[in-house]
Amino acid sequence: MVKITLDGVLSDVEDGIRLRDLAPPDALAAVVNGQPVDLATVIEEYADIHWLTFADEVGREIFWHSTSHLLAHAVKRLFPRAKLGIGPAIDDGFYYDFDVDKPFTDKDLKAIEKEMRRLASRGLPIRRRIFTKGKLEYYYRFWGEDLKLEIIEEIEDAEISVYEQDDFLDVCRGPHLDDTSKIGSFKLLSVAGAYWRGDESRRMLQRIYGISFPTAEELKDYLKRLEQAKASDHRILNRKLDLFDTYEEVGPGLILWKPKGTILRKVITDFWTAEHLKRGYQIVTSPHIARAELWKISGHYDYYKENMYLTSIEDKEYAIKPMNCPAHMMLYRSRKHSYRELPIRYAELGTVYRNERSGVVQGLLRVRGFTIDDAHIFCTPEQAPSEVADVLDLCLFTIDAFGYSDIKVELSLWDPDKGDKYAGTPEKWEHAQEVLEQVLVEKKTPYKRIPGEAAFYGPKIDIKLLDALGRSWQASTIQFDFNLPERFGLFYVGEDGSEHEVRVIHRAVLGSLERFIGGLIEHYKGDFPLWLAPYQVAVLTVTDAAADYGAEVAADLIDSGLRVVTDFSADKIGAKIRKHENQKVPYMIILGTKEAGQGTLTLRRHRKGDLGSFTLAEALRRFKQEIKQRR
RNA sequence: GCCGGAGUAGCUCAGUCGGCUAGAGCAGCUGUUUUGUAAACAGCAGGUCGUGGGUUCGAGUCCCUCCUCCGGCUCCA
Repeated sequence: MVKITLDGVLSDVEDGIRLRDLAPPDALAAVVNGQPVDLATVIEEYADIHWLTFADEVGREIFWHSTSHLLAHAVKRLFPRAKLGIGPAIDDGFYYDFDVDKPFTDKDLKAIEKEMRRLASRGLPIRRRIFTKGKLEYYYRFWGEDLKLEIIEEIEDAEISVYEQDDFLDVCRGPHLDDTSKIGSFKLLSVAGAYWRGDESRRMLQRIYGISFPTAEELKDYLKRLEQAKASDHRILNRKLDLFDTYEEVGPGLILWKPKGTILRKVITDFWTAEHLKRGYQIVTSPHIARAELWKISGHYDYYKENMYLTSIEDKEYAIKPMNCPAHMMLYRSRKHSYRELPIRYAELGTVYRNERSGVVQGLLRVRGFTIDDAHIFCTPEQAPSEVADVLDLCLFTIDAFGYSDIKVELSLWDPDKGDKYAGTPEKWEHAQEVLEQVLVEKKTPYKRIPGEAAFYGPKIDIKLLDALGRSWQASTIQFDFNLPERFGLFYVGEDGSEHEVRVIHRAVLGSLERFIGGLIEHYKGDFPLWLAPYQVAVLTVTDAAADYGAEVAADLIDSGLRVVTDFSADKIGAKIRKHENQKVPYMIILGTKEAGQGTLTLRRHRKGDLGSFTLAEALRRFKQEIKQRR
């Protein structure tokens, strides 16, 4: 007999029993003494067992990984000459990379899916086996699987586990499902080129992406969610909202903001400016181009030249600015500073241009010209903790104002083993990292430490927003910069009368305004809260007889600071309502002869419908209240 | 930059195997209608089929070049 703990309950089982014999029907695999294992595992000694189902992250990963093997199995049957790359589970499903002569077509995907279905329905047992490295090398060499050979060359162990189902075999750590029939429902979603090992200099493989679930219903739900996500794409919503546009003649990644988009930008930047002034920032403005010399001082000319647009003026080389930092450094350097003046906080909504590679530009999220809400804080090392705390506070306040309730915080640290790759002394790094981490702890902000992720110039905190559909968006960043003060020679005169290097904290709250607005459109699905909506109120008349009254009401609303659009056209009221519902205007004011006679107005809320009769004062009170609440 | 897919009216789309003058809905314009909470009616106008080249008696349709967009890879000092 062997003792086990099953879901916390201690009991005895027979020797040699397999997990499978104890497992409930929905168990995909198990965690035994902390290790995920197959259900075929034999219990030989004390085992603390927890079942893994599709509800567990690890369980899903195993499920998807097994589906990727099923995919590879099917591909090998239909395309015997295809060579196998890697096939992991990812956040949302799985992929498998293949080296094939001809890229897969949609028809191929259909055929592969059909073959997968056939293999799954056969209920093939999935078996773990141990091969010696030599035997596995021989096997893969025989089949010409050079990518697999490359992978196993890198495995140190003498014995390697493989998983086998029918005539298909794949080197794999596991664990896996024990039977292909458990893979209830799946779909191959797309095929794309992918470099072998993500290395551009190596051959391009064909990557097939897919998703799978235990039941057909779950798959259907997932596909429905995908559809919904597609419908909330900012590029699709923009067709109705009419905020921005791009033109082939203007160039890729260059956004033209239309009137309504420009209002939205202004609302956001007005909010931003007011908040920064309140918090002791000084707003500055820097030119769009600058001599190459400036970028040589900052180092961008050496490190970042490929992404910079260069031009020449009167035989002098100039660059269109890809960053705002150097200009702020120049402003600080323009005269000597006393410790008494610090901290100095320069903030700018600076538009920068970066030559992003042609294949990556996308909507508002990846563009070549964008405005960043940059600021640089110049302070003493002693002031750094409270400055970082204030910045974090500003970020969290702003994120909340824009309706995001979920965030993900990452703390990127250096890799002390690669000391020479970094600017700044180890003392500066240690101090800065401690400051950042201490602030996160004090503010009780959950965060993830990522050693080795810091840029060469300093450690940082990144804040990512999770939107209504659970997708994450890079927004705020708080970074120390040890490089620029050194390169520009930035000092302050201390209490002791001597010069000390100033500390620079570089931070952005919204990040790229373009990307932020793209995210905001998707987060709100185009239904902006009243304070953000480009047009807040539409004044609609039922008949021409109400036009004069409508003009009066509209003028009063505009006087009260509201953003108003009017429609006094000859359309029927239903058509006008439909038009403005489609444009997602938060409020409509409907005016007919009745309202004109009584001096009242009828309110309608977007998506809610008729709210009844109000006086202008009542309506204004309601608007003001809602704007104040920013909801 | 690389792999794959796509580009027909302002927008959404149809256009068969290469064969009559390239169609529809919405939007626009004109007229009629004066209307009460998600689409009044009629008429008109709108296209070098992304660009340039090629094949062909004949190209929106087939081939090549370039441009742009979409999905990925990669990049994000």
